[in-house]
Amino acid sequence: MTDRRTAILEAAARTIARRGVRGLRTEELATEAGVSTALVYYHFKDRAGILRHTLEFITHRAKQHSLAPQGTDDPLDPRELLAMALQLEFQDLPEVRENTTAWGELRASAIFEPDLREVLATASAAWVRHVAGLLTLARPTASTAELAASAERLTALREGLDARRLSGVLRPDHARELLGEAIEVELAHLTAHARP
Amino acid sequence: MTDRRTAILEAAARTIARRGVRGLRTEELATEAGVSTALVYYHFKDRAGILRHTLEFITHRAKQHSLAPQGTDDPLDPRELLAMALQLEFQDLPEVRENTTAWGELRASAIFEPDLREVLATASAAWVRHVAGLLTLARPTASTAELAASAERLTALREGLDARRLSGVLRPDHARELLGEAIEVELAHLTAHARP
DNA sequence: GTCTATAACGGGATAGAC
DNA sequence: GTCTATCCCGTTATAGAC
Repeated sequence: MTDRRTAILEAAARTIARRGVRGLRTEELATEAGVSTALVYYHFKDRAGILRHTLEFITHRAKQHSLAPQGTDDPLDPRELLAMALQLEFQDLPEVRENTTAWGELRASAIFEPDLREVLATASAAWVRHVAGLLTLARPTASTAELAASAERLTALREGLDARRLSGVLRPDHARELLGEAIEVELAHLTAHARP
Repeated sequence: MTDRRTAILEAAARTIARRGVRGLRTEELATEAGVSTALVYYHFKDRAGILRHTLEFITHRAKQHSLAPQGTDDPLDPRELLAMALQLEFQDLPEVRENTTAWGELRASAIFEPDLREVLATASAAWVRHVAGLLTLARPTASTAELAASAERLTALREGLDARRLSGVLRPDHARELLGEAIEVELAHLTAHARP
């Protein structure tokens, strides 16, 4: 909220979450941010620049949310930490929901816009490591490779469930339930494959 | 190839797979199909109509591929049937790859275009039932609810992996490997939860 | 059913002042 | 850094002939 540049990025995340990347209009974005379209181009050069910086912005914001989730005074056990990290989007915080929707949109856009791929790959790798770390707390005896594979499956599953939920294929509570079960299934798998 | 209408739909699937929904231009589509833009609008009314009918078209085409996969003379065991159904996109058939990419694009579009949701939901439900049927062959003693949940998780995971692979986050062979392991993990889970 | 030609418009991007 | 005003191009969609 301090500088205009940040206000534009916040507005971009909101607008992409509301209209999608295809529905993003520079003018609507500018109005939403309370600035002129010219200023948007001054800060971000062109449409591709807007998308790239917005992806960086929501990545940064998501990191803060997952490191300091709201409403957690008591220490949690590893399984709860994992569930919270993966089911973050079911919190009521608007920014969190925006992040989920915008992330899905920008990831889908990256298929046809190579500019976004690098940022996306870096952010994804960091996220998967984060989840692998939480899994390690829950299953310290599992092999590193199995922990990494479980983290990648849970991440991809979460994204797939988000996409299905947002497109109306899956009901929100059902998506959440399926993800919760998947965590249990993966934890059971890691127990069965503990390192000797 | 027989009628022009079908040629347009085939061209639409190809073009969406190549350029995405956002990159779909009526004129490029018409050229690809070897017809005029006016004819496209004559058959499908408007842009939304093109998208909706293309979604129906690839759904229909995918059904045929999964019911009669190529290169399968010998009977397969249930586990192999499952792997083939879920990893269909790793076949070399161009139409199959087109279907996967276009499906992801159209599902993502459905988040902001309610017109697509009904077709999408129907197709998804049929697909999940198909996978649940294959799982039943492999684990006849598992409960119906657990079989359905596994089918939904594997479907969402496959779509999530596809999205990550297509956006360059995951290498193709790695995506395939993760899906193969997931099948094993779910089968083990269903064994552990067999109906008494 | 299918074409050619074109209307109509949305929206990305910039010039230039302050 | 920020605005107002505007250009101009690409794209959707249609009119009308065959």
